[in-house]
Amino acid sequence: MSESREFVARADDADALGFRPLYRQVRDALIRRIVDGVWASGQPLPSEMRLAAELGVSQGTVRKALDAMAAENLVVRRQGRGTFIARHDEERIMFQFFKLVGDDGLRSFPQSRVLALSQGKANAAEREVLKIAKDARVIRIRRLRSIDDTPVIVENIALPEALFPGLTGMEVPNNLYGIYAMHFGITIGSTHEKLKAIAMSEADARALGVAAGLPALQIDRLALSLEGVPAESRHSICLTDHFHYLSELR
Amino acid sequence: MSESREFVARADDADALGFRPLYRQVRDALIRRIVDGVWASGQPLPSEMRLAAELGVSQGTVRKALDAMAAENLVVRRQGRGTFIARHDEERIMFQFFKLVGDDGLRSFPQSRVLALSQGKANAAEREVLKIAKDARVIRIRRLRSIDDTPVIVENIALPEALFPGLTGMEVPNNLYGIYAMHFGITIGSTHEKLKAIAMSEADARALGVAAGLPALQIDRLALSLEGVPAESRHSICLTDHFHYLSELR
DNA sequence: TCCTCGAACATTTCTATAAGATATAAGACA
DNA sequence: TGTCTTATATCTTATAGAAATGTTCGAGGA
Repeated sequence: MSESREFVARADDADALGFRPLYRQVRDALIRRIVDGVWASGQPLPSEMRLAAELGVSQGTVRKALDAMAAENLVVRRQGRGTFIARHDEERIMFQFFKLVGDDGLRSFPQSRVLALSQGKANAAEREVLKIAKDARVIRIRRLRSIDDTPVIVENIALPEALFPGLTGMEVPNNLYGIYAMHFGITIGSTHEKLKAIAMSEADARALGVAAGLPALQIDRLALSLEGVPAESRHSICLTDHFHYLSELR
Repeated sequence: MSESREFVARADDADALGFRPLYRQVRDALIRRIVDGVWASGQPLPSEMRLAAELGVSQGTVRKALDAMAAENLVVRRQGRGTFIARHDEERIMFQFFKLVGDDGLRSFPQSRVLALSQGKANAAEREVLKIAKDARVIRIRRLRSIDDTPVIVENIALPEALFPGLTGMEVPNNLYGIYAMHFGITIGSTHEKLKAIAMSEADARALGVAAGLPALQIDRLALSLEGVPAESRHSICLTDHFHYLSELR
């Protein structure tokens, strides 16, 4: 315990502006390391003891920080094994962020086909929701998603170009959040979605192969990175004849 | 600390079948007391110290149990004040379970008008979702909900009659979950909802004063009591022209 | 006498730390 | 090959001090 105790010093600095407890500073420091890519996705963190010695705090404080991170689905803890960076693989995405479930209760992750991929200056709505500057540029993806070869969702995605340089040159995979984390160091930590029932437009109906004017579920999603920066805006039109959006509250 | 330590004994009993940590036993015991109505809604619990002495465990163990309950929105903790039973008042319901938000971002809790109130034998669908016996009876409520005197939701509610004896003789208030807790000792702890976009039926359209066939958001909610018993089934049809359903995930 | 303000105190939750218990995996050994 | 030991990880419980909040009580002025 004769280490530097960098956090206590920081706490004193922050004391004037607003005190933050030690375990929370530890949590923020660890999150920063994750963001910086110090540890790869799915790999184990150093043990509580090692982190405690390295940061100059007690094991219990590290433990409290890790518990908080586990509650945020950032890490996974297993007794006797270790603490692991949560992976953004398909299965996790499916349960955490993909809420469309078949009426039979089965979840199927849809396949995707890119309809259009472009980039340009952000329009007013995109600037507003992504909180980017007036002359900033965005990448736009329009794609069709199918379950069992039946088109179910057509979605328009807008990304700040500054955060995803070179994305347009890559092949767009089915699970976008995976490459956000892998290639661009952006881990999606939370989303909020606005749902509405609308009558389908001509263009969306044509893409989905159904008649215009039919009822559809419109989902406007904004995805935030771990640091709370808007990273993706997604506008989805979903057919809910054989699927529903599942929302569990407690 | 010379108390009875009833929990350790129980732990030993449960050891053969499946061990549960001490703080979790404390949590379950406290939840049982809440369910049994030992403490009224909104009132303070005994202090950590007092509970610890009473239950024969350390303060830290009580603390961990209370923390878990706070994470479940069961109690509210305030430093220097105490720990309080979470209240099922309008404000709390609005934020925890009512997810319909105006497009301007403002939340308005709707007023309600009962259209029909009846009781009878549960049909197959009601038995299925509420998990009640073949000859069990249900109470049915159909009501219209308005925001700023504009009809927005028409909903059909089904309740197991066994859980809510005498409800039909009472006046149905705007906030149902309040009287579930107050008069029948049933606290809603969690809900799960299935959302779909549908074309409105004749009857629902007439109730809402709009044209049949328009798109509407259909919400099928099942509400569970703290013990996980299905307590209410609610089928809502919502107009989402000026409102949206807000879903926040992390 | 009545009212206001403030300091001291009691009570409560929050934070930090430490030690023993439990779970897991890998290597030693018969 | 199978079992036991050992090392290492998280999990559980315990304890002490810090911070926040409410109350009591007395001094001082109108």
